[in-house]
Amino acid sequence: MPLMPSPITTRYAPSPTGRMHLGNARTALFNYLLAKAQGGRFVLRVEDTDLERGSEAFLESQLADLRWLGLDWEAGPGKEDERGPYRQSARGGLYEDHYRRLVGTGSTYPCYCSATELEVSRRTQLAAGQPPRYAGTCRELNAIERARHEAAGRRPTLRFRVPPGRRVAFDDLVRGPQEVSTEEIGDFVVRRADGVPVFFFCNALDDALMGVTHVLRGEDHLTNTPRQLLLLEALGLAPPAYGHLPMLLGADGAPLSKRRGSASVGDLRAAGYLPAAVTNYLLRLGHAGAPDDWVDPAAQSGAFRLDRVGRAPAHFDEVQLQHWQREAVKRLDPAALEAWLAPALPDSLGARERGLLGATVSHNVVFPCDALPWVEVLFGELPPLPDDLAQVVERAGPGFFRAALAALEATGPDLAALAREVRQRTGRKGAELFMPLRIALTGRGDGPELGPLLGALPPSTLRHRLAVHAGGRD
RNA sequence: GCUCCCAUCGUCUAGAGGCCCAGGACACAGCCCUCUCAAGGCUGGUACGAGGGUUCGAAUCCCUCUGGGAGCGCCA
Repeated sequence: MPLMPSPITTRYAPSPTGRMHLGNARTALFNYLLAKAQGGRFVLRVEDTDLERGSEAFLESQLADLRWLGLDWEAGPGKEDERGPYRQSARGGLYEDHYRRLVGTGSTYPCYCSATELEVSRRTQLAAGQPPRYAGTCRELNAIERARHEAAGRRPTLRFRVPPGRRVAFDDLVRGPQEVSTEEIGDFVVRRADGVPVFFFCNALDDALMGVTHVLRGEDHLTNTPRQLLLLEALGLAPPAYGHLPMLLGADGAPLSKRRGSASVGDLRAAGYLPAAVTNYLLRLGHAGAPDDWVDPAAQSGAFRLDRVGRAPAHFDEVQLQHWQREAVKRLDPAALEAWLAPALPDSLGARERGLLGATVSHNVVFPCDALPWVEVLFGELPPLPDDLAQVVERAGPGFFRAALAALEATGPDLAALAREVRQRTGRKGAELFMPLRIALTGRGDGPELGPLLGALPPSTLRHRLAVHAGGRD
């Protein structure tokens, strides 16, 4: 009998210190898909211990981005369960308990070095060609020395005592076996002097406490991993499996930063990109498991293959994103299309008009604002024709438009019937027949198919626009 | 500075020694289809960063270089 696959738990752990950019979004997506692919859970944990830099507004915007992308969490903010709370700012008691355990096992020691002292030490090491690591000044302080520092009013940080002469090994989910010597790791701070826990500590501890089994995160965390493994080991907790995703670079090859507007999820949304377009694009950035064609969001977890995640950094390419955007727009149903278009349309536009507009331009727009010119074409006034188009109309001549008017009376706004009728009356066909009609009716030489346009234009407008060119002699 | 990671068309990538004078997708160009644009179909150009090895044979293995990235924080 096959074993029941053990349900996995993945997480995304945003820090509300800025807006979500595409790199974050991909990390969230991959974690989400990994969980879904195996019938597991995806949880969200807010890493908001850094009170100074974080803000509630950033948190809200990130949660909104996640929901917009369709990455809903089984547990997290707004969905608390027995593993919570899911905001680190509410987990102080848990952290205190575990600090006590660390102190109790002698895994840590108070460090009284000041920021300036540490900075000087770092510079000295750098100048000597050494990697800057904590020198161990406070590692073996005795009670008297500690008391002296305390008496001087120094508040200590808590440092983790990295065991010397060991190798820390782990199997990276995307990079394979990794191994480092503890000699390469300096004793690191686990609690700041003001009592605030640091990232290494809460991040690793919370993953263990929340039952997270798999963590996909940016490659920038790769060298953190041995520290976190050591920490969890000292705490007697089982670590998750870690996988490190290559970084996402901008088109210029520089890392994506929060200052790059184009890389922010919120900006993409504001520009009119659809979430399914973004996830289809992201699904292929540094991941070769997806097929070449569109993958519906519901099917994306099935297309995600952990063993097809690459190790080389990938570049953000807006042209490629736009390709998926076109694919996404094509697949919008009428109601979704209308909702998507709405923000770009004038408030005065009625519900009926919005429906007609959507049905007409759906294959000709990439962003909602692309529909705006067609509002005027369909329901407004036409500007004077540019010369080249005016010539086409003139060549057709007033007689053509008189025939078209008559045909319209006879057939109504049905393109096939109308075209047949006009052909009979004028002998014209093909572009000779359709282009003058298109230009007279829309004022442009390009655009959606004529059939839907005929149906969308009010009958009085149809007659009027043909009549404008029907005067005069042939 | 030190440590680690990465390296195939412009971009995303396939490729785990002969199946590759390198395949696909996007973009680009041309043609077809067509009332236009788009879509669709077909065709085309463009890549193994450089240099050394190993091998009968290397995009694939090894070394050096170059280029890029990450880490070395009382940031996350």
